[in-house]
Amino acid sequence: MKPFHSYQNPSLAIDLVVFGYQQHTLSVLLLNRNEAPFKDTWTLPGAFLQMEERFKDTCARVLKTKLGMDDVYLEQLYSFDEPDRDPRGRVIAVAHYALINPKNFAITAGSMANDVKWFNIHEMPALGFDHKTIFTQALQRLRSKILYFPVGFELLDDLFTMPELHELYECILDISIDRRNFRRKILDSQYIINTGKKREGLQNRHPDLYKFNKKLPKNAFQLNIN
Amino acid sequence: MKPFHSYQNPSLAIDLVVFGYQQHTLSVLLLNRNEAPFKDTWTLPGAFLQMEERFKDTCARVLKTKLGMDDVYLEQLYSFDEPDRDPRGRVIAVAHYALINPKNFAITAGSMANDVKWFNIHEMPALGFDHKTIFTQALQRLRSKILYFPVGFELLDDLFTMPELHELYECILDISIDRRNFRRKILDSQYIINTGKKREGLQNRHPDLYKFNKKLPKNAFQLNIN
DNA sequence: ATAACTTTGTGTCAAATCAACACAAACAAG
DNA sequence: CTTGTTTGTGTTGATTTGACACAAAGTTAT
Repeated sequence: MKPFHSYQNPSLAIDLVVFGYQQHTLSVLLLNRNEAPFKDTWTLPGAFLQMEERFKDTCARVLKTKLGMDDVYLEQLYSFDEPDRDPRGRVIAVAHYALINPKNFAITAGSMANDVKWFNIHEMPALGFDHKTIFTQALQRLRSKILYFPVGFELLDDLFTMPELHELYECILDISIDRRNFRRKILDSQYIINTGKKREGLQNRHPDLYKFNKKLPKNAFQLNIN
Repeated sequence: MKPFHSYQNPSLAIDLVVFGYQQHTLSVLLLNRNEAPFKDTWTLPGAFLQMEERFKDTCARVLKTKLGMDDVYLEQLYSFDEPDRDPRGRVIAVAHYALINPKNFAITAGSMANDVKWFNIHEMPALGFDHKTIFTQALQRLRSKILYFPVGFELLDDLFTMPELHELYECILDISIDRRNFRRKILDSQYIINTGKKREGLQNRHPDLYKFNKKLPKNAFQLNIN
């Protein structure tokens, strides 16, 4: 397919904010550019949209070829249109954010070139283009979405414990939440199911293992923050 | 500015879901196309993005030239990328929605060609392209946004009464809300200010006139629906 | 006038929810 | 088997909510 009319179109790119959670830290994946513009500067991964691609295809292509990731939670964030956001010319960016589970995190963390790196969201370097804005907006979106939709599970293993989920929420929202009230809210929402199993390990009391409830109950979930 | 790389880009358009409120009805503005594709079919207003334009510029251009409207509340909705959403070729649409106040509503309702028409959201005709999807998503967004952000005021005059605001909410959300509990919620939120004036008219008791509080209080506003 | 009716503003109260906390059970280490 | 830590469960007072009653301010009819 070709564009059917004659005047010039802006270029179309997608940019990706890839979130991962490990070591009690929420992190974002950045690339260090090896060419101008913004050579030797950290930026969000991205690519130009190919003519036959849908946004998710482009995202998947970036995640697969540049980062070696498969099967990732993806959501469209916002489209950015500042005329000078790219010094090379007019580029519209349709930003998405991705949530990856620890399995993918481990893969990338191991086999990673030194121009690809996870950054703690509290220790971000300066970013090229308008990627700081995009990152900030993605974080905001994640924070507000997690309050009413069970999107956090995408960042955990299939089986997880209540303390793990609790800490994930505290980490993403950057606040402390009462452990017991949190538990009650989550359980009432029926978003998770107790598998009966326990996590064995080096800890003290072995916590129950839960899994995400795939048939979403309509029990509204609203986590209130003070 | 020109696109700096060589491969073909999809065309970029914006589509607009223009909401208006009058006669106790939430309506959307539609255009009847006079050329193929979708000739003689109702569609959302829209235009192709010009090289120097930002999204809001294109929106303003459509609102001004096609509809004669100025100074409208605008928000980006979502970007639509189905490869065959336009039979002429690949077109990415960055959809926005607009909320217009009764002043603009009156202007357009008067001087309107017969290929431009307001439709009650409950009596929508079949729409061309993927505009049904876009409209549905815009309505959803408006409905969820109004629950926690004072966006409804954009659809009313500068001065409005509590019953008017109440009915607007009932109309947008398509539910009935207890008049007195609604009042309490709104007043607690401090989103509106009592001007001391009263609405004179044909009614019974003259209701107080309120205005929108421009310096938004951080008093969280959360209207709960049952 | 004044009585009857409509609409708007204000207040009440039981039920549900929430925030803060106590306590017991399960496990490890000494 | 005692001490310390973590996890699961329950309690309680305060706040918020949902469902109302009632009074005040108008209009219309008699």
